[in-house]
Amino acid sequence: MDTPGTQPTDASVNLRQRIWQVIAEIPRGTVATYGQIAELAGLPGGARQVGLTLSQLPAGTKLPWHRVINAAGRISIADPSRQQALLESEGVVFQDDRVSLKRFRWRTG
DNA sequence: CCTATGACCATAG
DNA sequence: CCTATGGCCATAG
Repeated sequence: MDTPGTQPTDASVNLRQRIWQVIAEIPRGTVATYGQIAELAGLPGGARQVGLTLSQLPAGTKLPWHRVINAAGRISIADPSRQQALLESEGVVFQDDRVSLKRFRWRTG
């Protein structure tokens, strides 16, 4: 059976998977904010958690992690060049290193 | 168990 | 436009 304490709690695993799941559904050519992902994953106010999860994403992941940017419409990682290129290849337009959330934000509701 | 950390966010100056 | 501050949440050490 399971060995509680020596493994991540079900809740934490579910949360990470939740976050992955939500990100996987971001439509091509759109972007979502960390806060938006957190909320959709059932963790309002957990924007930083999304960032942490993404920072620990396995290399070669199939997840469209590049579609997640901050609430200012800017890229949060140290070297934004690759992420920006990926987004631009999908038709997302940058202006002054910034995306117009007004135009490209993923609309769910 | 407790503290520090982080791919955040909103507000204020 | 910028930096600074306080709040937020779970995880890492």
